[in-house]
Order: sequence, then C-alpha cells, then structure tokens
Amino acid sequence: MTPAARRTDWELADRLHSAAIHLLRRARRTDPRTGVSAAQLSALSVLMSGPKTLGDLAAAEQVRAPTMSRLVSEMKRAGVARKLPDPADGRVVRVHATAKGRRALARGRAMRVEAIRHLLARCDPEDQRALEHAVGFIERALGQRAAPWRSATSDRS
Amino acid sequence: MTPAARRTDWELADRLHSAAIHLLRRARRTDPRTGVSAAQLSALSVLMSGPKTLGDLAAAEQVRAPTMSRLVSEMKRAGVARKLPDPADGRVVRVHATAKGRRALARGRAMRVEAIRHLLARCDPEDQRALEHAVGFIERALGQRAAPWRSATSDRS
DNA sequence: TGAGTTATTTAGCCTTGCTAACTAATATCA
DNA sequence: TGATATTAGTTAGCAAGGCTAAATAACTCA
Repeated sequence: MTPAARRTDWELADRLHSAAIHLLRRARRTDPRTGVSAAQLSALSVLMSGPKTLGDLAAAEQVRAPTMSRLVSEMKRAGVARKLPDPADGRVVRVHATAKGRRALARGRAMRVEAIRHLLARCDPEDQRALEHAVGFIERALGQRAAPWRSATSDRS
Repeated sequence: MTPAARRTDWELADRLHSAAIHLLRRARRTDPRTGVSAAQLSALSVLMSGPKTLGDLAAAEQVRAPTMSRLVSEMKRAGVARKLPDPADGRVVRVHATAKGRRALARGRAMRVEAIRHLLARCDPEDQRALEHAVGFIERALGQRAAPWRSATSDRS
C-alpha cells in the first residue's frame, strides 16, 4: 500500500468514527423520554429474541453477572421484566420481557430511529444508494446483519 | 411519500443506527489501554483546538458544570490537563491539555481509528466510494464536517 | 456602593460498572 | 454413594461519572 493510500484509509476511518459518534449522540437525545434507563432498554432489546438466563444476558451486554443481576432486579421492580425459575436446573434464572417492557423498547427504538430518519429526510436516491451500500459493507465487516437493537450503555463512545 | 418508501427509510435508519452502535462498540475495545478514562479522552479532544473555560468544556461535552469541574480536577491530578486563571476575569478557569494529555489522546484515537481501519481493510474501490459518499452525507446532515474526535462518554448508545 | 449576575466549587445523591465472597444447585468421580 | 469441584446467581462494598442545590468569589451596572 502506498503511503497516500494508507493516509486515505486512515482519514476515512477517522471520519467514519466521528460520524458514528455524532450520529448516536443525536439519536439518543430522546432516550430520557422513554421512562426506562438506557441500560434497561439495551437489556430489553436482547430479550426480544426470547427469554435469556442471567448469565447469557450479562454476556450479551458485556457486563459482569452481579451488574446484570442488579439491573434485572430493577427491571423487575419497574415491571419490564420477569424472572422465572428454570425447570431443569435450579440454579438458573430465566429472564423474560413483559408486555410493558416490549412497549417501552419499541417506543425508545422508534424515537431513536425517527431521529435518524429525520436526518435522512434530504437524502436523494444517490445518497440513499451510497448509504445502503456503506451500511451493508459495515454490517458484513462486523460479521452481522440485521443486528438487533442493542446497547444504550454500551455505545459509550 | 408512499408507505413503501417510508418503510424503506425506516429500515435504512434502523440499520444505520445499529451499524453505528456496533462500529463504536468495536472501536472502543482498546480504550482501557490508554491509561486515561473515556470521559477524560473525550474532554482532551475538545482541548485540542485550544484552551477552554470550564463552562465551555462542559457545554461541549454536554455535561453540567459540577461534573466537568470534578473531571478536570482528576485530569489535573493525572497530569493530562492544567488549570490556569484567566487574566481578564478572576472567576474564569482556563483548561489546557498538557503534552502528556496530547500524547494520551493521540494514542487512544489512533487505536480506535486503527480498529476501524482494520475493518475497512477488505474495502474495494466501490465500497470506499460508497463509504465516503455516505460519511459525507451524514456529516452534512449533522451540520458538521471533519468534526474533531469527541466523546467517549457520550456515544453511549 | 450595593444588588444582581456569572463562573466555579462543594456536598451529597443516584446509576451502573467492578471484584470478592457467599449460597445453592448440579456434576464428577473414587 | 458420598465427598469434592464447578457453576449460577446474589450480596456487599467500592469507584466513576452523571445530576441538583447551595456556597463562594468575581464581575457588572444602576
């Protein structure tokens, strides 16, 4: 690779980094209006694909077990999650999202996505093609596709 | 707008949101190795364009004055920032990055951008054009261009 | 000068990370 | 089988980094 090409790559990576930070900062402005904390919304998004054990939830959220244990207790208190015993293994706790939790997540996600959609309002067909191509590339590069909405705590920068 | 077009917009916004979250989650994996907290790195990035008052710094970081006051005290203790009195107004504190702070920021930013650049390694010329177009569009939509590297605290999701 | 405004700090609270240490349940194996 | 090890989750206690309210110090202006 030539030095010039390397510099170009670096610059593109830098701009992509910056754009991602600022895009999310804009998107999350609405979060306080959901009535559920960012950490709870993030955990709820993991639960959308079905009940999870506390350990799985902690791993998915990239936090330690005690952190998730406490968070789930708060979610239970807030009425957005339930804890049920595992019939096969008495040590295991299965966490389910409640209907209230699913509604809170849908609302929070919709507000965020709406904020981004608003930004895209002036998008012409060429912009849109480029965005789709770019997002598709990033999804492939990250080894994921149609990833669930995740993280509130975690996209801390 | 037809219902189908609206749905397409929503889906693109949703994927962009998700891609941004996961991109940053990947990029920040290296942060703990910088020796300076994410909040401090973010504040340092603001100081790269020159000294700032505490209030300006708080506004730039979107936190309250007491939060920034404490953060800057810690940065001073860590040797990455200095507090100097304003010669014209005795109430004002001017915060400067030290050489150590500039090095810490450069290191942290380089590690993040390197992580993203690594993701872009398989980028063919067409992908690159699309990414550049998409990033440029987002920069314009957010009303910024070549934004400084900001925030560690703030891209929390 | 004295009242009001502004910049920063202090005090104290909350959330959400963490580790260490504990309990309960299950698994292993001599 | 029964002792021991492992695993899942909880509890306790600490730190970082948000916040508001109230204090302090310096400035502005009538």
